[in-house]
Amino acid sequence: MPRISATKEAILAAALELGALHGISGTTMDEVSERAGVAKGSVYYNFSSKDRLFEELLTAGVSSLSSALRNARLSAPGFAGIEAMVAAMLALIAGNRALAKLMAAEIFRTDRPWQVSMAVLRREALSEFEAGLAPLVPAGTPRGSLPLMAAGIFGATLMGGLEWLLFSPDTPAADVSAAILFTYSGKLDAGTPPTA
Amino acid sequence: MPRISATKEAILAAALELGALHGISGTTMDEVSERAGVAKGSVYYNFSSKDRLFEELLTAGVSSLSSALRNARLSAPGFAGIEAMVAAMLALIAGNRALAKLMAAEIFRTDRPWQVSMAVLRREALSEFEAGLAPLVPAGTPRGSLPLMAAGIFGATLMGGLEWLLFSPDTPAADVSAAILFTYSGKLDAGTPPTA
DNA sequence: GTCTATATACTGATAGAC
DNA sequence: GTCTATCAGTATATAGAC
Repeated sequence: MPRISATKEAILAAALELGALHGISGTTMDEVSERAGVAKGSVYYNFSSKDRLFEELLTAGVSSLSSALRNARLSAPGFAGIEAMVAAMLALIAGNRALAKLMAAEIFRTDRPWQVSMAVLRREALSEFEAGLAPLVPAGTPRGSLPLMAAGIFGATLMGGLEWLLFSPDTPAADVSAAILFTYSGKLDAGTPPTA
Repeated sequence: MPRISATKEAILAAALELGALHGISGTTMDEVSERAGVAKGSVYYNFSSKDRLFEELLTAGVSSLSSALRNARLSAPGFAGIEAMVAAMLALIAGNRALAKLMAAEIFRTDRPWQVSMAVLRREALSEFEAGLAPLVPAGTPRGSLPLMAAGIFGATLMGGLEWLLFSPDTPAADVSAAILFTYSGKLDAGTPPTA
């Protein structure tokens, strides 16, 4: 027996798809109810407001991202852990591209009703990258650099993953992962071009 | 004498600030007119619709990003060109954080009235990174990898830049640039941790 | 070219039958 | 727990004076 009702699940699924398509503000509760196949009254019976509905969606998404990143990080030591995190995040994006698009559009909003909970979860996800990076940077690295590097790798994976799904969905997942990770190999900065 | 009127400029500035704050759908034309200090009728005299107003804003933004990236790329050969592009993009983000936030939220929307023009400009910006990367990757690199790497570096710079401005604005720009670029040095993947 | 005033449609949310 | 019907507020956009 599911922890949440079938109705609630249908509403969440509809809100997710529409939110990814039109943005949250651009999605109406009428559309959500229609797509979910229920009456609008039922939507408001299950979720007290539009804000609550999308907050539940977003926090659940970032939360599952965090735990996936954590599992990946703990699955391998050193840089292999970073590789695993990138691969895991790409898999998550591929497995739920609507959620990925929604999160990409919402992650930098600073005046939403759910701003605080999102910021906490965002930092939680980035912290996983920071934890993976911490043992890999030299001792003299400035204090504030780690969050920026973490954000960079997170952003690269997110943007690369969305580029993948939207513009070259036929590329194998492993190739995408390899392309992103290649940039971290140091081979781009080999002084003169490698053909020379 | 400015190419566009002072009124038009005030409207664009107001729309930019409010759009970055509440999102485009969340921004009303009443708010725009109030913040611009003009009547709503004047807004519609200068811009035929809300969509047109924000389209003008976004296309101008991505366009200036493209040319900044291009100039940076041509300013230095090899990997130094990539470094210059990252620095230039960070400077642009710092110089117009509202536009950066707006673009971050809109860049992956696929069903907007301005979808086509945005997609064209987006690809134009990414092409600059691709052009910079092309001489740096090995001969055997798969065809589709370059756009993914370009998207990765673009995403890293965007996400790192936004992280910077929102959560550690006191960090010097050079440090931010250095942090992002360090991840591409290959020093993260030095086998065992550098302290071993 | 800018204003005020208004038309028209839509939105989030609620009330109450079943 | 789900429905229909509806309210009250607000949005884009327009008309027409100045």
